[in-house]
Amino acid sequence: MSSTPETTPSLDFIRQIIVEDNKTGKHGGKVVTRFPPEPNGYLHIGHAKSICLNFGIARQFEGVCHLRFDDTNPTREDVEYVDSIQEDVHWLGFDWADKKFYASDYFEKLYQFAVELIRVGKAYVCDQTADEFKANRGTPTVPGKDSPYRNRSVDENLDLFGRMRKGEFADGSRTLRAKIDMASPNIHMRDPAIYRIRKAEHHRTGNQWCIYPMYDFAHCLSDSIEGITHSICTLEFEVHRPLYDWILDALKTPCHPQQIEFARLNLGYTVMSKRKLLQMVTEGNVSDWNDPRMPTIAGMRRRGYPPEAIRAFCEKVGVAKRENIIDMALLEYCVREELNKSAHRAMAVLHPIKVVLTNYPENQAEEFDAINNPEDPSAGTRKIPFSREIYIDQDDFKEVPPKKYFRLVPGGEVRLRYAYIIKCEKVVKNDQGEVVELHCTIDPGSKAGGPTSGRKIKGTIHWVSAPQAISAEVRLYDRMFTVEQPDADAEGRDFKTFLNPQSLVTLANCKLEPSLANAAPGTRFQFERLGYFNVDPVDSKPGKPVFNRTVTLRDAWAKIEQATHQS
RNA sequence: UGUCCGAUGGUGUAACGGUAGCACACAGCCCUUUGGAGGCUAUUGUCCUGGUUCGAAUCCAGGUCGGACAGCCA
Repeated sequence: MSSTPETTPSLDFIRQIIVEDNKTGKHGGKVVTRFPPEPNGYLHIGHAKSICLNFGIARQFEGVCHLRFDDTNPTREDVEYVDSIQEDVHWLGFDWADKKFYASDYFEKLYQFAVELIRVGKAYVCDQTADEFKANRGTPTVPGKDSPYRNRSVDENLDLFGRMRKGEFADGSRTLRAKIDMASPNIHMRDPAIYRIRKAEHHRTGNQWCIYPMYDFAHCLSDSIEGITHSICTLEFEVHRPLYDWILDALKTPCHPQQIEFARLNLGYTVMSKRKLLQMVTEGNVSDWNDPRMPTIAGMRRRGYPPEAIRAFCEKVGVAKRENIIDMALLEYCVREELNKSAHRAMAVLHPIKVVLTNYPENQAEEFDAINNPEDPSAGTRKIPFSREIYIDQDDFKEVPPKKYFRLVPGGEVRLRYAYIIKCEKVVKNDQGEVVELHCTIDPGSKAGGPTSGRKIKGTIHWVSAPQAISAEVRLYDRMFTVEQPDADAEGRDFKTFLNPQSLVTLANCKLEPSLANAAPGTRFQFERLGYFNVDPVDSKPGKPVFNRTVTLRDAWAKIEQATHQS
């Protein structure tokens, strides 16, 4: 097949490997990838990169991508996570068809592989305690010492391993170890444990097993069993690759997948470790895994990020082996770009101030046509009611305007979007001197099609008719988390994390145009000039929507920040 | 005095011995009864030192810096 250079984007290094493999027929021209999460937490934006990569490559090369739960540690895993992972992968727009697997499906096969490894003299049962194990492992610069149990006979190992399975030994009393080289410069090759005793209930196999395979043993063999061609994982597994290959070679498996590592995604000022995210949840810093401030897929979905935007983001960040910290602005750009195309516009007032149009008859009512989406004419129009009393945003009126302020000022004029030009005649204040109401007059001829509709007015603001307005709660979310640089604590490598105290501001009395009353949960809108919002799928009730600020419009940051901090 | 991996503007990513390009961010300008969208312009980069070559981001050597690895986690 020939491809035109103009339409062929440059391939990342993984795709280049696959193109090369296809050329040489290394895997028979097939491409089988897998996304292998451990079900011990919710998926986050970092996983999204892996998902887009693995499913994307499969799609691009007309292969398949498996979903495999790497559930080999029963003490940390839960069906809640199994369910959420599937939901999130689907929501992102990928499908594994009937290729859903569990490492736990292979427990019997893996056991037989382990027996085989013992038979060929490449594994042994070790009676060392965890502490002894550790003490004899050495360090990166000091070689380890052989276990005294290293040269047990095959028969004895077989017997002991069988009894491990039967549950005759206590947790931690023995392990099965691969017999490699305690002096290897690569610590993972120093007779790594491949089975441990863990008398714990597994979320799928129950109490059927009391020994569980370690990652290094289970992963390569699961890949091999499934006929994976390219086992794509993150950089920290690079030093595991010799072990991955050793196990498959030792067992002479017919399928030997190729492990390829890439740099995981890091977002600036964002915590991405499952451990810390779990901590956020359990300590109540956030409402749950799907809190809109969380960098989880579920959190972003609830916040209003479209799956298309996340996919575009993963595409844009690229794939390489270099450590990276992506600017959050790129993610937000991708969200805006998608939402600009797809989100309907709506009028909303977050900090309402009442405006009485003194020359507009009390009992008069009108409707104006508003465009739903200028990007998409097929989205049509809707009717917006208009009356003598309306709300505008406090921010759209300034008693003492800064320079270049084109919105409403005392004695000044401004256009109400889709409606009339109004003039501010009087400012009503309370005892504290706060502006509580404005009295304005309309130019009756200035509505669309009117004789003075063409008048040049600098500012145009949005508004909501007071009698028909619906009141709603609007939540403004700031950047999700902040991360401190590592301090010199005991570990020397941990991060201190904390929630930005400004990360959530709730505005309880926002006035929205009536069409929003029945907006379906999850629907995304652009509140003109204020940014993109979505109807919270969790807390919204019929006729009583709650909106989350998904992301602000690009130029609106400073303004919104200011407004947020004032309130 | 360990093994492995990496190093291109502020951020991320291309260029596979032949003009250092793209995107985001930033700055400025234009347009708009605002679609806070769009358009235009500009600044900023090959870790260092040598070598090979007509020519090096690319190949070689040595250094520097950064990351991963010492769970019976994945």
